[in-house]
Amino acid sequence: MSVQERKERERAERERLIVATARELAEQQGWDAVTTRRLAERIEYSQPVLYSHFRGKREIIGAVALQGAAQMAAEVRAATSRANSPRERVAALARAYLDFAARNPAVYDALFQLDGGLAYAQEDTPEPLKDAFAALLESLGEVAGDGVHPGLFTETFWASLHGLATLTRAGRLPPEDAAQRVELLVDRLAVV
Amino acid sequence: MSVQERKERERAERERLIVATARELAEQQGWDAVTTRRLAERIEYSQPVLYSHFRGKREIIGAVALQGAAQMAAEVRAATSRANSPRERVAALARAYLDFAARNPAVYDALFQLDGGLAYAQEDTPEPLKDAFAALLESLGEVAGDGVHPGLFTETFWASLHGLATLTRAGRLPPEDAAQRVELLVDRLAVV
DNA sequence: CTTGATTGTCTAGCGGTGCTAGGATCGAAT
DNA sequence: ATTCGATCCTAGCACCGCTAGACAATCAAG
Repeated sequence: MSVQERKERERAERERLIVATARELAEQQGWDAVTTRRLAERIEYSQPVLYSHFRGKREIIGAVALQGAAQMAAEVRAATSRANSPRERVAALARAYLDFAARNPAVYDALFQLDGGLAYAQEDTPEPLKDAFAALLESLGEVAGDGVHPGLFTETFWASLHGLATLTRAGRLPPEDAAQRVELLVDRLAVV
Repeated sequence: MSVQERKERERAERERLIVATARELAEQQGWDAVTTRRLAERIEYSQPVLYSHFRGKREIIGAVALQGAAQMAAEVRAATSRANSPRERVAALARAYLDFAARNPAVYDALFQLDGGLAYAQEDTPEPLKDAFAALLESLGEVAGDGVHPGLFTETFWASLHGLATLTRAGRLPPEDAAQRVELLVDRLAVV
């Protein structure tokens, strides 16, 4: 038994290595640079080993996305927990969200731009994704305003943040006034 | 002279054919299916001909994007011109924008998701892109509210629409409540 | 009308991609 | 010690974006 257990441990360890390496490589050189050959070389195994852990590149992206979702949820909760008013909580959430997107662009892409083969907004949505949305809902739900469904409000606010994050990073919006845009968004959308 | 003119006409015509075919193929089967080989086959020329018109695939995407920007600007202006109040104009703009994104997903991707090698928000930004932003600014500027820069407001509102468009289409948001989210956005962001 | 240069287009191929079939190797269990 | 199954790698497929160089059509000059 012990032998088998050790093998399973090693296998799980190798899987973590693959995901961590993919993430690292993507952050360093972009997802285009994450080829199965380069990834295999970095983990010092041959290509087919990747396919014994994941169905393909898409699933590797998905694994990075799930990891990222958990991290983002944690960072958002940490930021909002330090705030004392609903208004301040929403502002902290927005800053934390955009900060995460800016500091982890590849992970953010894996989550919301690329196809990681994950289901979103459904019953079979993976737990980390549901929980990340829940982290947003916790702070945004309380400023939805009368007669507005908290979930719908959270979706809308989130979409706005997502738009800012992606357009800014893609060079479609000048980055100088980023803070002002966030302030405007919080001021107008949140009912406090 | 006339011979040379005819050749130039034919060349321009072929270039239009390339862009139109790329757009069509992208809308039908997605940008991944737009390979230089398939594109060449559809226009009934060999691959290298594409490279006598464009530096590479990226520039073809850029050409589709410019065409799309012009079309989007026109559709937005048509929609807003039919509205009679600032509030109604903003709502019409939002609907037209999201409608365009939903009906031309590949073109929308070329504009805002993919790398078409275009400069955004700069002096050397191509005219159609500047004009598309101007089309938004025309209607959004009048509801920015006191003390808020119209350009900054337009950027923020646009980013929110962009977030809704991309997240909805990527399956990150359930499509049923799309209209309610737009309404919420218009109600809260626009000062009327 | 023939020649020669120029222009236009094509065939073929380079190095890369994601992915997989099939053989070699290694370790556990008899 | 020998089998046998799991594990891993080599080699290769079809495809990608892109380009060099051969070839054919066209035109200007003699």
